[in-house]
Amino acid sequence: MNSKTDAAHRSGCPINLTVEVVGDKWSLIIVRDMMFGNRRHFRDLLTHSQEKIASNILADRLRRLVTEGIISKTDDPSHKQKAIYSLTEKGIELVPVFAMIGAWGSKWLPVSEELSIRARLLEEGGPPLWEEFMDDLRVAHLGKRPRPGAAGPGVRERLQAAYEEVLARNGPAAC
Amino acid sequence: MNSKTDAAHRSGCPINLTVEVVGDKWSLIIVRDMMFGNRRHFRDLLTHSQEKIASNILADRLRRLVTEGIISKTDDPSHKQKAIYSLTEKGIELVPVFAMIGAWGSKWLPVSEELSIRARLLEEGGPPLWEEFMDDLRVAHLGKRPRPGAAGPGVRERLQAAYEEVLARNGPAAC
DNA sequence: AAAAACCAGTTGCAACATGCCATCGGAATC
DNA sequence: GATTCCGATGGCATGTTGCAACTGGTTTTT
Repeated sequence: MNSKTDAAHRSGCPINLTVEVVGDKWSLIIVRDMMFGNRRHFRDLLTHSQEKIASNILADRLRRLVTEGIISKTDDPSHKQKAIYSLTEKGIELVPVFAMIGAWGSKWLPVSEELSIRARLLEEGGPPLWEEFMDDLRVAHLGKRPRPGAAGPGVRERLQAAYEEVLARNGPAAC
Repeated sequence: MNSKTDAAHRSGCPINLTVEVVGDKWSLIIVRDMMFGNRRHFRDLLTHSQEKIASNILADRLRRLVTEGIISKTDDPSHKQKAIYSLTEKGIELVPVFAMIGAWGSKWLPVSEELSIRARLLEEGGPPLWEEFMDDLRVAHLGKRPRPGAAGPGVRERLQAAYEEVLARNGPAAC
């Protein structure tokens, strides 16, 4: 029927389609940095990531993620050259996927303690914490107004604080 | 410190390590077919998949998944040439990841109804259903004995039945 | 005002991965 | 004894990734 759109896909299976969209070595890393690291600019993503992505790959993936509707790109009013990348609702709703991937990775792969603390907290917090985190992201990325009950540091800040605490405990040289 | 093992990894982040292991276009598809489609042999995986994987890629990915400890390979006693591939506990515990990926894909991507019914049921069932499914898989793949309370069709059979029901409703020609 | 640093990418090129098709030697089946 | 089935493997074209250098333009520093 809709052969024109279908032709691009191997199958209509949800797993397969998801893999087609984010099943490469970099897309999820970029979304992770935007989500948990609050990186919103090209340079931010390029230089402040643990994994040292190349600039052409980053440019290509950002373009693709925009095309897929997982992130959006707008001009930075304070700086004519800067572009701001934001998560869309579609991107924000990847939080539970990240939570599960992080939990599995922490359990089965040789993760470093500093970097797994976030995954552990996110797993322990469960769906309520994910919802709170997604609400925070909607405020930061979609311009939604904060929920009335929201006060104090957001989920991202709390995860970040926990990370830095582990770092400080294990010796400052680790960073 | 452990530079020899670290050298192979871009970082110790759980998300990154997971992406390094299953972040390609085929690995999760193969695990999905073993998990939800009960495919245990090379030919089974090669010919009965929607996505038409090439035999050399399948051979390569099976080898890698065995190396990663996500599946295991044993001889088929009934057929000297056949190999049986089984999920390990590490592989079985990807169920929640699949559930979340399936849920996200069903919500945001152009899935076909037949193929998304499984994802929907798995999402609606929540963690209790995932646990039941993982127990079924432990019986089928690890040789564990069934739980005392387990009777009737397993989770996979129920998902499969739901899939076939949708197929029958939408016209048999769809397959 | 000139120089330096910063911005989001782009280009060229080599290496690697993927995909398709044909084929293999051994084993089971007819 | 021929055919089919088995888990792969090899050749080859194409696509993707990774690195380093570079671009045109903007902002900051001197």
